[in-house]
Amino acid sequence: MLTQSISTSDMAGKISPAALSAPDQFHMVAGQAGLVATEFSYKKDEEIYGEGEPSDYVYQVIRGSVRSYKLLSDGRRQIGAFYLPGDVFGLESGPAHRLTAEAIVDTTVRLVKRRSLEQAAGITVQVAHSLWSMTAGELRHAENHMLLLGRKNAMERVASFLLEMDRRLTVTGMMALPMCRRDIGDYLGLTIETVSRALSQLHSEGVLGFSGARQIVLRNRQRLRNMDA
Amino acid sequence: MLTQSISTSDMAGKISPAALSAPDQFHMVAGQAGLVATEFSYKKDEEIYGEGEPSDYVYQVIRGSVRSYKLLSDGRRQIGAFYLPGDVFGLESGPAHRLTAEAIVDTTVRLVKRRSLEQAAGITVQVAHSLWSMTAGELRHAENHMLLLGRKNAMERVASFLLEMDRRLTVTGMMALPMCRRDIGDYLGLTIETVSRALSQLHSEGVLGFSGARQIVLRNRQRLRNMDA
DNA sequence: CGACGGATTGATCGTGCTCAAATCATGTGG
DNA sequence: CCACATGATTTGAGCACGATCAATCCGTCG
Repeated sequence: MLTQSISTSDMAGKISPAALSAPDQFHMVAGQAGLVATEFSYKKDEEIYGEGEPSDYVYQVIRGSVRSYKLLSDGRRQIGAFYLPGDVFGLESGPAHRLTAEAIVDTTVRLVKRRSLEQAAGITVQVAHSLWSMTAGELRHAENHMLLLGRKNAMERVASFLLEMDRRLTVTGMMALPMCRRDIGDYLGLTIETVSRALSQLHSEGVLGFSGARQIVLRNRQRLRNMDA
Repeated sequence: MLTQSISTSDMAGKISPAALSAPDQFHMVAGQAGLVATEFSYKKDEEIYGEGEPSDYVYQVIRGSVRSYKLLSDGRRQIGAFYLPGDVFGLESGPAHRLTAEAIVDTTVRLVKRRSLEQAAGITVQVAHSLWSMTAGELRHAENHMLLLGRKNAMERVASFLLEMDRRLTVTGMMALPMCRRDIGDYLGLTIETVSRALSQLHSEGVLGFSGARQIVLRNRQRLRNMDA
């Protein structure tokens, strides 16, 4: 891995529009500390890092999307999070990654050495607090997702998913999902068939519209919120 | 709340045996910074803090046990974690608690003001790193639990639970569970009946022994590990 | 000893999974 | 531009696992 196109840029380099909408945590930590970031690109389905591998880098999605997951020995997969443009991922407090990360589509990331971030954290209080905040943000997401996986039914899970993606990636009133039905199922603890049936039902009820399986327009967000328990 | 017996002690005070077995994170952060800790006691089922309330304190279990959970509007509950003697809980990076915490049995905790910890973090790098590590530890647990909730079947979940509790609270070869079947079910995303049936089956297979419903001896840990996918 | 809440066990039900087939979308080469 | 191939998605039919509803049993504490 890490064999694709390589370019180096400082943190003054432009970032994608989507990244600007969220608080730019990467700039906050790396830019502030005057660190140099490198860009890498990964092909669709390429592994960025594997579970158990040393966590030497911290990443930010520039273009594309990333899935982060754990596997059981027989291949059952649980996706813990999707990372979209602007999102930071791969930040660990310990020495190794605890999930595997893969590009969902052709993806470009910015990355900095983790050690240099921690070094900066030893100097600047704000950087230390940023590292903590980012991990706390992931924990918050995981806590909400445990509630979804443990206690919501199929339709509630799909409604939650649609609202989450709507919030994170709707631009022109349209949601362009980067991930396939299997990824959605493995994120929601469902099968692809159950995800598909739920989406079909929402379509037939007029709650959403399709332009191809992965281009979705939400036509009734309030209905979805009501469905989301 | 916070109306029970109150006593003040500095961090040199003795801590419970169970706390000593784990790295004593509370001492690491608070003791190091020379902070004063207070003790409080809660009765069985009493709330320690509620979801959404200001996160002004950080807690450590001294005696007893705590459950931390989220609710859906119709009352469905997902327990995110159990905290046992020695465990730290209630640490937030943001201003509010994101889950509710309740005493499972009569419980005594040690607590320090969160602000004083953050103040210490601004002075000592090690304290800042400890706060981050503790949050990262909770995230690790949540990631493993998402895999359990999303992809494991009932028997695998119960086997995972027993191994976790065995690791965390078996002392004399015996596990004294503080929580009822409903708590276990709400932790594992199952009903009490399903939990009970799984335990009964393990009992009939000789994998475990009972001395009352909550006193369990594991007789074949390897079998449990094999069942845990 | 009695009462109560907690736990177990049984019977039936239903949601979501599995297996299977059809349809659709996307990309490739002629 | 069209025909085709391929993978992704949808739809259908039947099934199984865990939920639900109900009754009994048990342990604990007055």
